[in-house]
Amino acid sequence: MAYHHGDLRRAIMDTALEAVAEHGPVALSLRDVARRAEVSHAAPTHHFRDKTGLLTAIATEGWTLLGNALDLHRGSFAELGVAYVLFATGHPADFAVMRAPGLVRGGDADLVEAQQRAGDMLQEGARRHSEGDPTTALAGWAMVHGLSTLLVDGMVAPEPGSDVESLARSVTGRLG
Amino acid sequence: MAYHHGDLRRAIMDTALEAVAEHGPVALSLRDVARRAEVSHAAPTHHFRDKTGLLTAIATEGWTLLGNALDLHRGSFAELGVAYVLFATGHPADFAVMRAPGLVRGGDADLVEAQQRAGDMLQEGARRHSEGDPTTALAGWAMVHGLSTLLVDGMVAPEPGSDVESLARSVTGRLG
DNA sequence: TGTACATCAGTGAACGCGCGTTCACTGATGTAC
DNA sequence: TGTACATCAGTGAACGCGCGTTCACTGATGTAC
Repeated sequence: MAYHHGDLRRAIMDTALEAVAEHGPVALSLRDVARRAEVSHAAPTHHFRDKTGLLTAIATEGWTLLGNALDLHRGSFAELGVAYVLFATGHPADFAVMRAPGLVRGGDADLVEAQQRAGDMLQEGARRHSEGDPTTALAGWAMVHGLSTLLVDGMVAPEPGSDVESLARSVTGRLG
Repeated sequence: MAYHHGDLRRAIMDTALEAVAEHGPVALSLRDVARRAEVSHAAPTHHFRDKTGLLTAIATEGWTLLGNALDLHRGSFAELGVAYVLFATGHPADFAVMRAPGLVRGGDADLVEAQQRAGDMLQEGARRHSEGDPTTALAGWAMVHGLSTLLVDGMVAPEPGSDVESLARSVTGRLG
């Protein structure tokens, strides 16, 4: 085993995401991640300090990616909703860690900033769409969030021959 | 400690639900449940065989309760949705176990039956509301499910002075 | 009413395991001169 | 170009812990006669 891996930090985050996709964030084990990355079990500590540090880094990256995705679709709330659903289904493990309360260093500055950026975009889009009616905005958020979790949890799947994007588009089209 | 507890089975399920409410179903520990119930750590085995057995029993009870709640509101889809949201927020730990895949004896006959009953009611209500349009039915389900998870995860809360029921009612009213 | 006995419900010690974290270490790399 | 040295990145042994499960056991209950 080489002493200098190249980009172990990246490799550990990627294998952690694989593990999360399989067993969920609560069951994540540092030693398992190290095994998957083919590295000694103490190596991750060097990059993330501890388990919470690893999960915090993943959550921060997830919110940043979501922010980036939303940023490309600020024009219409329907498109914002589609982007939300596509992010969740495209990054189910990130999505799971982002929603895992208590596993993450809540006060972490980078995490808070990334969360805020994505949250602001969502709120702004919802407000513009609903012309200030908070119920309509909440209904829209609930719908895209609900569709995301149903898809991620495997309780709903697109028809064969169709895909997540067009499913999301037709569902958000059903909004008042 | 009395050798005959009275209704230890019930007590263990209740304390397990408390533990799930605090730390989620994946982190549930049999020994912790026994400690909370003030009983030796081997006692739960006697009633549930093993950890999976306990979670399966909880999930089965959850689906049964949801089925009962939906049964009272078969008339309108809006009311069905409200009942769904009220069940989720009223029984957040059950709701979490019911959505926890892999922690439960999937093939368990009682569990499958309870799931099917609740699922059929939901589908029937959605179909009647949407007059056969599957997209509208999915949009409705996604909305009530999404609102439920947002409330349960604490990402949304009713305005002070309002409550979950009227929030759910106004959101479901926003459906095409 | 009394007693023997089967069954039920819970105890507590023991097992082996995987975990997170700490620690002294060692090999690889890059920089100063 | 060569060499000394600081720093970086990963190793592997060790720790103490909580876990799920098993086991022989014991006390409580209910039933047959």
